[in-house]
Amino acid sequence: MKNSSVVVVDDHILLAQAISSLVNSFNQFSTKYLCCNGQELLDRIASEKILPDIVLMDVNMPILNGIETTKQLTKLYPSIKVLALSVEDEEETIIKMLKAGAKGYLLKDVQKTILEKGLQELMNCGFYYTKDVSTILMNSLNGNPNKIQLKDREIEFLKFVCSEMTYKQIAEKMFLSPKTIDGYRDALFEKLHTKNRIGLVIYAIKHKIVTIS
Amino acid sequence: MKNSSVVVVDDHILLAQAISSLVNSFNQFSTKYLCCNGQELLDRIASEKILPDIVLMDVNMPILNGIETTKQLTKLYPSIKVLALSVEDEEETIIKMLKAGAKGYLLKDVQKTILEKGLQELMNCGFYYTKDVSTILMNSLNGNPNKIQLKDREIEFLKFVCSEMTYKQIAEKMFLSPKTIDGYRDALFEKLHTKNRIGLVIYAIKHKIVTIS
DNA sequence: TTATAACAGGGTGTTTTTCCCCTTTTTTAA
DNA sequence: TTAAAAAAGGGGAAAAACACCCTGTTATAA
Repeated sequence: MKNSSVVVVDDHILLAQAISSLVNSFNQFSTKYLCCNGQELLDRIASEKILPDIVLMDVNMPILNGIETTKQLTKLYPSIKVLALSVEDEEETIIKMLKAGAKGYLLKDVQKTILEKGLQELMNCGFYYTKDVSTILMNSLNGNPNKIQLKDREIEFLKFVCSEMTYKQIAEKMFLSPKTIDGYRDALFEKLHTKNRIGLVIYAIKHKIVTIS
Repeated sequence: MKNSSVVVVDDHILLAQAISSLVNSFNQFSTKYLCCNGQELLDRIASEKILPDIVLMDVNMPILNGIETTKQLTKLYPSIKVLALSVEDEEETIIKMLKAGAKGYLLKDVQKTILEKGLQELMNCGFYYTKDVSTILMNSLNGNPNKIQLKDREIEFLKFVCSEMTYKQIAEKMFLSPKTIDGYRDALFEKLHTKNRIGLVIYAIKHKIVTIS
């Protein structure tokens, strides 16, 4: 039985080491090395001659997050199988991650046997989805077929909305008339089913369009 | 050399198992069992006859969080040494945790050797603080001696501020005149160095007075 | 080529928020 | 017990936010 190599990427070193220890306890797998963020991973992979079989990737990371990293990684090295590992169970994040090329998505509150199974399936079938994640994806497909789609300019506007600027100041920043800003706001009120700025702020934070602190 | 027993408490099972695996790899320590939240820990400890030496406690947990759990645990079983383990580096959280009776506070982005050292020191000296955490505590003592202190009623108000209610509606909910609400708001504007409702919302979220999603 | 959708902006009026200065009542501490 | 704070409330005005309805330009896709 051959040993498959795993690379763990997580900004919290202790967790990366802990997960690595767990992976090493599975007899088919062993950790090659650890990385603290996406950039470090890309650099490291570029400098090594032998590619790992699997990358166990955290989603929320500074510098270069899991989604961006996965996008670049799967484009450059399609043979590497990325298994996302996150505490986030929001469908949007999961979808983004899978779209980026991840071959599976594991929530951090599964049993270690699931992780082992996931790694094995990844080597055998090339992908692995838990029932959990599949359910979330199903709900997202059936539940809300007309998903809210924000335009680039609206997202940019939404970021300013979450600051202490008045709409007039936002208009200046965006090189638009205050009246146009009025329009953006009203359009978002409708799309996001709210009726005041607070609602926009809450939405933006909930959907990670802006990040607090 | 005797073996010290450790209990790991973390709502993310996989992480609990991973950390447990790490702890077991240290030759002086071994994991007794794992718990998914504070309540489970208290129940389990009450039902077992032999107490663990150390509890490795996550801070953010559902059902019963690390702070509350530690409070109860140290009151009931002063001999158990609690080592907090968290991603949060906010001084307020750290202080709360130490006040609750934790004997140490480790950030999840330390090296595993630090965890091992922490566990050892905990057994030898009864406490362990990293330079990291000490620095944060020092800064909090020197840096801001006049810490912002919100009153209960202000906190209650702040929660409503983070909703889509108008101040008039908030006044009704709080059984106060809109004019009094005016006063609450203005007081907070001064305390929190802001000049509009958005600023209050941002503050409330940043300081976990309200939780989004 | 012609809808039609996205984008930018205007007018007008109402409501809400913000600001400042003031009074009364209740609590707290010296 | 008395002075001082804190809590509750008020008036009025200016600024900001919200609502509704409307006019042009670009694209661009049927």
